[in-house]
Amino acid sequence: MEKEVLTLNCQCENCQLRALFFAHLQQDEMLDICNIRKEKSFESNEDIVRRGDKFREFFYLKEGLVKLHIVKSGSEDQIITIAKPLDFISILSIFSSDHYQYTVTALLPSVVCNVDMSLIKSFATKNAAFGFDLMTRLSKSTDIVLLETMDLKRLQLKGKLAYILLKFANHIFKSERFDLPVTRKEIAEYAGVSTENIIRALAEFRKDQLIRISGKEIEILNKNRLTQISKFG
Amino acid sequence: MEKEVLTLNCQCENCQLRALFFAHLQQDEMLDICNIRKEKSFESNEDIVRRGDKFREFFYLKEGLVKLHIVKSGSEDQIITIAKPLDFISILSIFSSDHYQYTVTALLPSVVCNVDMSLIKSFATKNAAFGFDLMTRLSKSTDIVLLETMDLKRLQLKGKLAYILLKFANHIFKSERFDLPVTRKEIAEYAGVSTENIIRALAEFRKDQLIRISGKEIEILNKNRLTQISKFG
DNA sequence: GTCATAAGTTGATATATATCATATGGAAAA
DNA sequence: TTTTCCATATGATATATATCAACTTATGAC
Repeated sequence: MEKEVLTLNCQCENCQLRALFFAHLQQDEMLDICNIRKEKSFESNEDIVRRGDKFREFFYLKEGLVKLHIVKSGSEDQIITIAKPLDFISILSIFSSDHYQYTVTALLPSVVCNVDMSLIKSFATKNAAFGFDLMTRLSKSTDIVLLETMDLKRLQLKGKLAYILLKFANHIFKSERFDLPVTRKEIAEYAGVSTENIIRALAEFRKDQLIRISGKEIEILNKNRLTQISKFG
Repeated sequence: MEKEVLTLNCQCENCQLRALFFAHLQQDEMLDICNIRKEKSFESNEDIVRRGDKFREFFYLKEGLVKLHIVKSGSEDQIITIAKPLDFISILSIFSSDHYQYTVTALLPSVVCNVDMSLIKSFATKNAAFGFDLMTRLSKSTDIVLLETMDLKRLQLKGKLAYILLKFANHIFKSERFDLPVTRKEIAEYAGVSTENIIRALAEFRKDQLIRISGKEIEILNKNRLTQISKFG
């Protein structure tokens, strides 16, 4: 009977959370998680968590794409990073506070897997190997975010834009051709520049045959040159 | 006899590492650490670790002040953050890689306490409470660094400068009057602007009676106004 | 001490980027 | 359908900031 529950609730063959995280848990602990886990779907533009919300559940992005951003009244949104499953941004700052420091919003239809926070915390405080693995992943993802942020800070406008376009092509979609999951305004909020200038730079990239654009559709035509701009531009 | 070793090697009444971290360790584990720990002193401007160095030792800043920065040939230095003891930046990224991602350099004469990395890792993988505490601290300090970085990114030049001056006054020295531990160039590398403009903005702050400067000595004269600039400027 | 090098300073100018204005197309709401 | 709103787009202009040049003042090496 319990076996059946496991089969029913944890039939998530694509779930990296299962494959990677839960390597350290016992059969019965896995079962606990499988029994209480909940899946929740979000449409594009829906907030998954908001800054200031109290942590109640540990959540893991199973499918989709999200932006991690800072929303402040009186000033423009700032996008910290864009993340897909396996990037583990979902656990960023989970152990630093009782409340979310950032807002996480779906950019594409997304599926999130929730587990009661106290259960995860109790595993982490009892099972050192699990905790260590979690810490390593947490550390890696924050490191990547921080390095990316410093890169973007250093570059000029065109460099920032090239960097972001290449992130979509190389990291997120793994394709030279993709539909932008963000508006021009969001690219601007990510780069930390004005929307108009992002639009102008996109037009210039097109003029210079670096990319092809039609609406949301982007194709990278000259990746070498774009890479160069993303490093030194 | 062993008691004596403990007394000799761990008589560090000001060591937060001892008071906070090692709350979770057994007497004999503490003793292990006390026996192998080494203290090392660094002068201002000396590198404590360099990007690319292999992790061999866990280190904790016991005394002094350091900058965490990215050194790249061909482009200017970027200062990620400035940290003092208790800020725990020393453990940033320790679990994300075998190699340091950043360079850490002393800004003031500093004392660092070293413990063999494998010992800490073995504690973290065996003692869950220790690991959890470590993870919480790690998470808190990276959160603070990331929020600070996003703040600095959002602000204009004078806002950035005000933010940095207030960090020295409020967080690092806890005094309205202090000696700058950095050059104008380093302030510029921290803010991500040119040295000349930092100098000009400092001169303007002086003209507007917000600060008093003579060489490295700074006094905050109008903290309210400066705080306002650091938020909206 | 004096020499050399780096830090600090200031002004003039160039450049990158923001802002403002205005227009168009499309998507959602009435 | 019409209306409204927002994303996209482009030009003109304003502003922030970088860069270049020249100079002074500290600081450490010999």
